[in-house]
Amino acid sequence: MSDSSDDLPLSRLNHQTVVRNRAEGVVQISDKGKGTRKKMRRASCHDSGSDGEISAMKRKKMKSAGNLRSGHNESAGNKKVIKPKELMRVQRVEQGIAAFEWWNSPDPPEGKAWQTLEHCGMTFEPQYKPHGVAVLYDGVPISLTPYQEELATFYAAMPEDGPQLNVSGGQREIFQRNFWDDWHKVLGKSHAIKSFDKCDFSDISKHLDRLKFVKRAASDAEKVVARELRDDCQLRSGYAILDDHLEKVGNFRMEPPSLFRGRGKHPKTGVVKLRVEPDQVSINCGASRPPPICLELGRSWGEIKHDDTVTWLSTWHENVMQSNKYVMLAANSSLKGKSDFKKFQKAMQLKGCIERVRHDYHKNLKSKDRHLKQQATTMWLIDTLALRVGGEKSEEEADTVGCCSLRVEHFTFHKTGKDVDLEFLGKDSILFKQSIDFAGFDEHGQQAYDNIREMCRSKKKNEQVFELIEPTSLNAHLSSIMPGLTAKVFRTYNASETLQNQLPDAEHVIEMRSIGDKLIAYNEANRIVAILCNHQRTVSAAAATGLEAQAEKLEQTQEQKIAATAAYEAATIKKREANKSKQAEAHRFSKLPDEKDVSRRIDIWTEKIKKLEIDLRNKEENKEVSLGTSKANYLDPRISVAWCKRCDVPIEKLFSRP
DNA sequence: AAGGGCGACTCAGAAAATTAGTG
DNA sequence: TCACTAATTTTCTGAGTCGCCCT
Repeated sequence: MSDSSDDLPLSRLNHQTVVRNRAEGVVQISDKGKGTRKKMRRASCHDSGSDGEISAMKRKKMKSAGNLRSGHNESAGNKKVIKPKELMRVQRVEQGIAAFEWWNSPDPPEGKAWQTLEHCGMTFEPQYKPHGVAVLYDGVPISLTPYQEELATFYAAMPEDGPQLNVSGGQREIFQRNFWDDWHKVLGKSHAIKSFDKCDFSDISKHLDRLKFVKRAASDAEKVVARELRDDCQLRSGYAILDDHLEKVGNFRMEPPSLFRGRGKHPKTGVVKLRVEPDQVSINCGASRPPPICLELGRSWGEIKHDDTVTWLSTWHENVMQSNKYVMLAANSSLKGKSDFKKFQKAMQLKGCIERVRHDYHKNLKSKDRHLKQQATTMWLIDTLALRVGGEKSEEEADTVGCCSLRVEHFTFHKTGKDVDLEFLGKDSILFKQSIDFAGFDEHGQQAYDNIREMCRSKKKNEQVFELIEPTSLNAHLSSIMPGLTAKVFRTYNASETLQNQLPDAEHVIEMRSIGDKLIAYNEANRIVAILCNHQRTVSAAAATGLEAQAEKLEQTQEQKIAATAAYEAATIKKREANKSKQAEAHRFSKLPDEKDVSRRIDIWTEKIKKLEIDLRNKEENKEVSLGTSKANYLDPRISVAWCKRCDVPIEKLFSRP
């Protein structure tokens, strides 16, 4: 922290505070950053929900920005100076934003989301510029109008080995048919191109690959320019002023036109998602503030509204799913932070009455009333397996299910034993596949099993198991037990509760030597939660080969250790021999491999191997599990922060950035 | 007056971008 | 130290949930 910049008082203040906190490992306050920040220190071992702990929950996100870089400033090479300065602009603003303590600021009046709101609307991509590369039809190049070419280019950009085209099960055909339907309309009836099968887009694909290559090969100077342009855009349009403080906007760039990439077997995948113009966008801003200026030359916004009961800044209608899309504040904004906090408060409230809730559905598992019995059984599944509630879906969407929409075909009962296979596609068409030992969960599992078995009997494969239960009625019932309780709260509650239970005790963790070992312990708990929530990721080809490479490296290291061990033995022998003749010719053996040296090297190998083994095991276990989702959405940060404090782990090791 | 539909919000994994690690 | 790669973080936008309004 030796640089002495004098032009940025705000960013410097934060910078120092943050760096200092890092250095001390514990949250401490530097004299300069004082003010009300002291509350942050209070977040502590018990999990009560005081304001001080929200601050901790927020603070974990204030990682040291602007690390490094200061060194460059001192050497006076003119090009080198510009880069760090320019890069800092966005960071400077965001540190300023981070200094705002939203957890100490008053809430807006009941029913209102804000009192004043001012922002810059959205930004738009430039209109399509034709490249002139032809599509081959039956081997013959066909010239296209710019719009026809634009659509062809969308298709050419779809990777052959990507999830849209390289999937068995008919997705590829749906994608191509939907694209062709739309493209064909644009080409017109009398167009030379009459069938999709004879089209060859590969010249355009190659052209796109070339562009990508050029982009990747850009010089440092070119990259700096690109970065500056992006920063300019971010600074011009990426922030809003909500109730008189600055907030980061999440997605202020209009989605570019493309082909709809529905997940799984989506009936609309491949449909053209149209370009959206400024006049199709509605703006929501405070009436007392100037509305945003549309920066597109000669264009204007479709509508300007002043609705202070909602949080969106801009909205537009999307043509493929006929849904509304919104521009909202970023995930780390005060608005989202407060809402996140409420979510975890609700989960903690559920913790307080979970006995009562469980007793309610346990009792009803045996009810004579069919509706009550089904309701209780769905509740058992939601609470035990962390299933989503599963609302009804239209024909225009992929066929995925949740608890209420489970069908007979998703269960497989075996003649022997109590295990049941449950297999279905859930949200995002992610496979849920588990063999479930109902009785193994709790004393009511057996009853749940009997119920499901009975509810499946005399039904067709494609019929719903819980045909009487709908999310609305289930939620209404839950709300009658605890105000505001809905099915999704159980996922939050069970995830956070699981984390709490899985995190090893502080006494145990504190003995671990390295932070790395402690982090592994945390990730272990995180993984169990991710598995509970069925958060998956597909193993990319690159990840798979990376894993192989690492296994190989481990093997190599082991061999090296063996070699080192041999050398050690050799050295010992030599030394012994040397000692014998030492008196006579001591000086000649001065360069003999030192026994201690070799022994130290063996220790290093051993360490290395141990680290590699842990690394590899960790990666192998994590390759199909996505830890990020649960960490970002389900784990109460107060639990993580408290654990970090008890175990002497710096919180920024767990949470990144702003 | 209830239930269906839709508006608004959270949650989700893939892909792109950035940063860290390594030889 | 530099260039390449691997790991991590951010961005992107599709897919859910849920409350409320309207018929």
